[in-house]
Amino acid sequence: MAINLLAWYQKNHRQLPWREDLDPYKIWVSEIILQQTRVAQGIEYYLRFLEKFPDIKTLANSPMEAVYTIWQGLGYYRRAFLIHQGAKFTVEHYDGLLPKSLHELKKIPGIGTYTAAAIASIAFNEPVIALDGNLKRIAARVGCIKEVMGTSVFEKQAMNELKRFFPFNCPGDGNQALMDLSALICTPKNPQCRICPLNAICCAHATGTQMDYPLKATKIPKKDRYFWYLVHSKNGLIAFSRRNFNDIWGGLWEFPLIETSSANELDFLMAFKKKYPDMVLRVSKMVTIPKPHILSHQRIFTTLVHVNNPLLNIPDIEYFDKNNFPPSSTLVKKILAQIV
DNA sequence: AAATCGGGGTG
DNA sequence: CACCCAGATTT
Repeated sequence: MAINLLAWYQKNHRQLPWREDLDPYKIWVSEIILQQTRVAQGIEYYLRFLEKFPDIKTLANSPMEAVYTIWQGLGYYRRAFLIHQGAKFTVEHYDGLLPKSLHELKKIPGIGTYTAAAIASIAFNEPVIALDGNLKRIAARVGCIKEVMGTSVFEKQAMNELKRFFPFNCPGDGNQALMDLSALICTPKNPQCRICPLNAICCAHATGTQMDYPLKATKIPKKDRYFWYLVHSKNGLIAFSRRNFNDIWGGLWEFPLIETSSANELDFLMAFKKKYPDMVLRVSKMVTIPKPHILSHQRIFTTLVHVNNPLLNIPDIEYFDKNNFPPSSTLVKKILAQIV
């Protein structure tokens, strides 16, 4: 069955800033930014990132703080840490030039199976399929795959389905064609099967079961967390501390934090006394934010504990001027906009 | 294999 | 409101 996938792509492809040339570094940056991120949201970050870090060596030689500053608000902040590590790794091991082989690309921090395949196919014309969420949805529908998406068996079956018609002579365009097709035609809801270039070979279209695929895993319920931010400002300076890297907003800055498992104020006082036994807290007022901050798998309930005394006894604390705040989460930025 | 990591657009 | 997005890493 002849498929006019590339013809469809040539006529209908999206014009995107990382498609203007085939610089492997630019492809790399775009792929990291777009991980689990919508194209529309990523474009501005991509442009600002390349303006600040125009090449690998500039990125490698920049302080980590500068990368986090650009990454603010984008989410999944480990990506910022890892692309910086990846740039330093590339300078050290590959003289600042991305390697061309799939195997070598996957050694670079932050580059996994998908991203390595995307860079190799788009920038180096290597005949490999870059299996992202877009391609998984197409494969699941074309092949009526009965496995749950996310399992290794599903991925193997998805690759087998795509191999049947993937244009290995044009792998870069082939992958991007499938991504655009999935984003524009084979959408999660209301897929436009009537104008899809793959409809002649699609099992789901033939059986009218488009919305049954892909099969999804049962979702994890949201966890509730309770943050008590100690807000102290003096002489136009505000107290901050850096979050651990093994939790949400890792590496970003926030107000000194006490976390509890309930909204009970007594729990906060006990947790504070346990964490800082020798410190007296002079609270001027407590303000509970009415709505929780919503993340994919968590709800963050926040209370601002305005404090009169300096927080000098808390370790790893720094005071920042309100005209020079450190990189911080969307939640902290909203709070800052309220209190400054 | 399962859990974890954000934020925002969409129907 | 649920769902999902050019996934990788850790456990």
